[in-house]
Amino acid sequence: MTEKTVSGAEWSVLRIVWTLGSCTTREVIDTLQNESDWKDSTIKTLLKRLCDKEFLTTTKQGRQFTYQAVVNEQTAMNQTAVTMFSHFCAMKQGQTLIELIEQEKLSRSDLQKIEKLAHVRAMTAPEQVDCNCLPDGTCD
Amino acid sequence: MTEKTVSGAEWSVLRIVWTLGSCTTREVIDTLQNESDWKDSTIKTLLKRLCDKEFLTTTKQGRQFTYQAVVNEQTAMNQTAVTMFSHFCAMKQGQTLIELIEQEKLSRSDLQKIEKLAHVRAMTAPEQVDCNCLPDGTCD
DNA sequence: TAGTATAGTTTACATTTGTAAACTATACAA
DNA sequence: TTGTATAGTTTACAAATGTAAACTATACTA
Repeated sequence: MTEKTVSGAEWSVLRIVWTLGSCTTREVIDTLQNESDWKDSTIKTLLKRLCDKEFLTTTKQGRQFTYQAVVNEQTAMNQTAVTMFSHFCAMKQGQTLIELIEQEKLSRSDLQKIEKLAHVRAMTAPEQVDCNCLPDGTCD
Repeated sequence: MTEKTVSGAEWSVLRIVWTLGSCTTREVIDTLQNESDWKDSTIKTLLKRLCDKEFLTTTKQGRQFTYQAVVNEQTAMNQTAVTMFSHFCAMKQGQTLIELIEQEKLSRSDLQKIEKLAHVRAMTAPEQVDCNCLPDGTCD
């Protein structure tokens, strides 16, 4: 039951499928070649691997495939992000979030949600979060 | 000038070095074996690779190495996070941040900083952020 | 119907990563 | 001085990843 992961190149392909919705190999290739110089074969390989890993399913019409994403894009993004954070020192995660909020382009409504959420969570938040980098102890 | 990357296993080793500060191979091995079942050789290999990639430098005393991290932990975390976000649909990044703020254990003071920052940024934020998944267009 | 342009499949191959055994050199103990 | 426990180096090897050529099957054209 090894958790399948999406590689970097595969992620690019998935984004196209998520965005186009149900689409053919040809559509994926044409769209991707607009922003990369991957050969047709390369993209076909990536699509195949995503099917093998069950991130995509297909429907056939004649000899052609139509792909559908199995996972929802937002869900995949969130999971990827949470997983990445799980490899970070707990004590320093807040600062990384701050950096992201500073760096990323965000809509007013998302920022307002964030503001509200942070406000609410702050009311029951611990004074500090300990470093979990060592079995025992604290860093810094 | 290919950007060197830190693999998952290497990240675990780096965390130890960041936390212990200047430390010997033996200290890294003992610490890591407390939480994993990697063999000595495995850890030595990872340390070597991190030196090759110049994420660590060494000082020698006698035949022994002492390692120092070249990059700052917080900086590395932030960069990793920003890079990851750059592979995400711009329109949906806000929601991922919200998810992280919901999921992660955060200190009151970090949450307060986030609240304040979001408030300030909201004042000049765009009404919406467009999807950048396709060369041209919008998803959803 | 024969030919050709495609869609999909197979094979390929270098690099990175996870994982570690085997080997070499040396500091220190007896 | 010699042996032994370690520190470090070399070699190994499978799986994952990036990248793609070569091949096969088939739908449609002429």
